[in-house]
Amino acid sequence: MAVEAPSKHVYDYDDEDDDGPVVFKRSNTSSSKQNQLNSEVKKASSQRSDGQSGRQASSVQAPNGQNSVARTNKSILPSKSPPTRSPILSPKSSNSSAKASPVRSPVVSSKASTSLSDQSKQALKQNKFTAVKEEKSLIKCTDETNSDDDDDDDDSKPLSARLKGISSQGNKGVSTSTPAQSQRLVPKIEVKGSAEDPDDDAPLSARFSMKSNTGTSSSKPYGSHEKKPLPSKIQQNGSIMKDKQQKCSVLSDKRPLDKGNSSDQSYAKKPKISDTPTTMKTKQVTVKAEKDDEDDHIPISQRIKKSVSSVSKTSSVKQKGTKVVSSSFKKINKSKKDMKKSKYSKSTKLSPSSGDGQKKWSTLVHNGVIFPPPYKPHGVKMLYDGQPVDLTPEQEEVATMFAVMQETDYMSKPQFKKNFWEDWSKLLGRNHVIKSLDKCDFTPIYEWHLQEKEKKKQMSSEEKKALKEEKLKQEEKYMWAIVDGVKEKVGNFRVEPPGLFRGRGEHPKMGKLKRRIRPCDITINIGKDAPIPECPIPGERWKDIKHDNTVTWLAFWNDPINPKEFKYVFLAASSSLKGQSDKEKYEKARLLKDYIKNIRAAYTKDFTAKDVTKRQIAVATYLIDKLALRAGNEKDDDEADTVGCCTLKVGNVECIPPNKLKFDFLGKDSIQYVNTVEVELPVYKAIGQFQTRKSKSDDLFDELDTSKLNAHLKELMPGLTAKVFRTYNASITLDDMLNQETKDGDVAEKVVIYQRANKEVAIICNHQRSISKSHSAQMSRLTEKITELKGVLKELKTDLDRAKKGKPPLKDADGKQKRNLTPEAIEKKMAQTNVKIEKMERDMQTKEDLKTVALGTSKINYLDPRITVAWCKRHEVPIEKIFNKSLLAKFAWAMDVDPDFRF
DNA sequence: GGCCCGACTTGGCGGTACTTAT
DNA sequence: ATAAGTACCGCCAAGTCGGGCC
Repeated sequence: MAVEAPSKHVYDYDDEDDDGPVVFKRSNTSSSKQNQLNSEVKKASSQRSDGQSGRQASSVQAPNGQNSVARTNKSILPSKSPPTRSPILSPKSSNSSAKASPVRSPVVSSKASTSLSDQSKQALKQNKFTAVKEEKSLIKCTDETNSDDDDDDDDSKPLSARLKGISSQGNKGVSTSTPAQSQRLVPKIEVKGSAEDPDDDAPLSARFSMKSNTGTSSSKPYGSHEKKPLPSKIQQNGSIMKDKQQKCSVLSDKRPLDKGNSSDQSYAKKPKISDTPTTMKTKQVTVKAEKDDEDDHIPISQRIKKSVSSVSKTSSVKQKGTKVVSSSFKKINKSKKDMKKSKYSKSTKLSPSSGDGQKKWSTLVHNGVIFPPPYKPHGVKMLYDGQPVDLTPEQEEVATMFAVMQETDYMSKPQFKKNFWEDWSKLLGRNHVIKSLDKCDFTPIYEWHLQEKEKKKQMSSEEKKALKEEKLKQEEKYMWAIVDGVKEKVGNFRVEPPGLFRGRGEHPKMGKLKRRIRPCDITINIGKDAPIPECPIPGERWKDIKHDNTVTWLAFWNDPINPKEFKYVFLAASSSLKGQSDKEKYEKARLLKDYIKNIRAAYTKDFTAKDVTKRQIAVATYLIDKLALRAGNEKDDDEADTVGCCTLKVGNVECIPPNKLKFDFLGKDSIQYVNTVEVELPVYKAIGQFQTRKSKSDDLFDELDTSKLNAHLKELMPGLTAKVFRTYNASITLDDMLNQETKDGDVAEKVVIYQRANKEVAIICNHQRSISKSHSAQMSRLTEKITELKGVLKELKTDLDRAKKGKPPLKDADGKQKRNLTPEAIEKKMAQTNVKIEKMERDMQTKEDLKTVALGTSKINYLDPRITVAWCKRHEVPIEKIFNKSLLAKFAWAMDVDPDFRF
């Protein structure tokens, strides 16, 4: 289709940011369109600026103090960066500048435009400030607003908010639990309808009450809050307890479930009642965003607490006119598609925008991929039955892959060894001396490996540097692509080297040989007019060359472990193509904010629907919304046995009277999810019903799968899918917590607030990490130090008492005479020591709290960076305290956000 | 409607570069 | 200067979701 809709926006890359020699300015094609998801969201121009001004020099120096964060101070950007300071860094200026449209901060402009090396520039490039303002038109949905406002606003609150006390009370029943953990979300929704609601068949719209907020933006917050007696809220929400310890320990015991084979269950999936879906569809349409325009723009959380938060400035946000929003979803492509499908009338609107069809780029130039070096045989002989064995280089290569893993726990996994043996023995051939893995002794090879490692470690820094440069030189040409005239970084241009497949969890294929990929395995995708990359391995050639501009990959090959899957080479996260889609993702999540209340009301009502499918959809949606569960696609038998919402087994959920549910299952990456939550009675009852007459290994939601679920969601909001809830709940929680909890204080304190919010989100999303090996050692070392300091304190106290009486201090442990200090000096010392102790204790607590929580994942994938950037601007926190270099690059598109931006 | 293919996002981990503490 | 500790980053596995086909 038309590539661009008339309204396109252009990114203005003007200037400087080039990363490189290449020049360029690009207008970005796909971006604009206005799409309106059904609501017409319009974005006016969005733009990103990519500027490069430095984000660097942060003007603020943080007082350090805080642990980790503080240290980041270093952030001073890469040295090379120009002295400019980014707007963000200097918040003050930024504020103003940001708003003003095209103004860019002076500093920035001053930047030298070009001389940085490409790389460095690239790195820096991000923030140029173009202030673009985007405006979004209000979402308008037609809605018939109902006045019933019954459902409290709580609905719109972030989960965290709903949980009641955010941080604190945890149930610490568990040894380690951190407060936050304890409070996992509890959903609260009031169930209004009785179970049998006659209304079932009525159009949703009619059924839900949409809150009418007509016009009352302000009132909402207040009122809503009030509606429920606090205590009740608490109860509802607060109940979740997550067994943290379990989590940790857990890893070990992975899934208890008996794995029933899904096969048996297949029968379970009965054809569903056809009418149901249909009906729903139609009905759904009506669920529209709750509109109250004005209010809607205000972040819910804000509305709620407006009065409360000190941050009040936010209130200004209200300015509807200024809404910052950004660009619309450019994703038009997708949306368009969606729209087509959807029966909404609205969809029609979209279509026009679809202008750019699927096209992702117009010109694409790159150099292909780089291959790992060929195998260099080391000649070290392994032993078989005690005797050295000769191996061909190919056999030795694979033997070495195995030998290297001697000390890992894969060695204790029979499946791993079995798979390895199957593949390796094939290489050895039938007549090889080596007949069994049991008699193999790989120690000599392992030792050789350790030596090599040691050698490498011992290299001087010059040598290391030289090596690094050499590598860089070789790779340089592969690192960049030129997309529509703009130089962009390529993500994974290195072809994966051969190795033994390491799956996560109990993967049936672990240990299999992942063979070497050669050029003839690789398909290249490149612009029609671009030169075809030269094949780096002499005498070989690419498998195929494509010129498909509807996709973003530069190359792909079939996964050697699972030939029906592919490995792609994409642009890096910092590329504008990725940035654009990232932004669209967050815009979609923000759109959900306008619909969430009705969606919640809808599923709440359906908890008691007569139709089983409908009830299952309702309950599943509830779990996805409240617990941030993943959709849960079906998996093959040759994959690890993990589940998501739709694939939960009966045995994964335990009903604990009167109304608690205990979840225990292995999710993505075989990470255990254990959580006990209090739910509304209808949910509790529904789950019980879904479990009856089934075995533990049967599907809990036997009528459901992700496509049905998503098809349903799509009717509630264009483009809505299960994963949008995760993004939405993560971001709204961050936005809410930041705005609620940020108090005056120094940068370090604010950073702590941020981390706390970040941690909350990580817990919601169940982002775990394994406890570091040195964790306990570190803790005991800290304890020891604290004890020592306390001893010092005690001694000082003695000295102080003596000093006050004019006596000299006692001798120290070594029997030496200490210096004679004045009481004031001693007191000062004591105070310092106390501060030190307190800090250490805090550090210890933080360390303990975070030992199983991974903060990075949510930052990278779930938290709208504009929330963070805007908060940093508002609170004068240098963005570098929160985002590292990669994130700054990845979120270049968010850097010019208005300080008043709220999710 | 189910299945499979295809494209793209999400996610934990391990190595390493960089900091901080001793 | 060295050890200890942390932050990053790359790797690549494992999800999600849409579309086309039958």
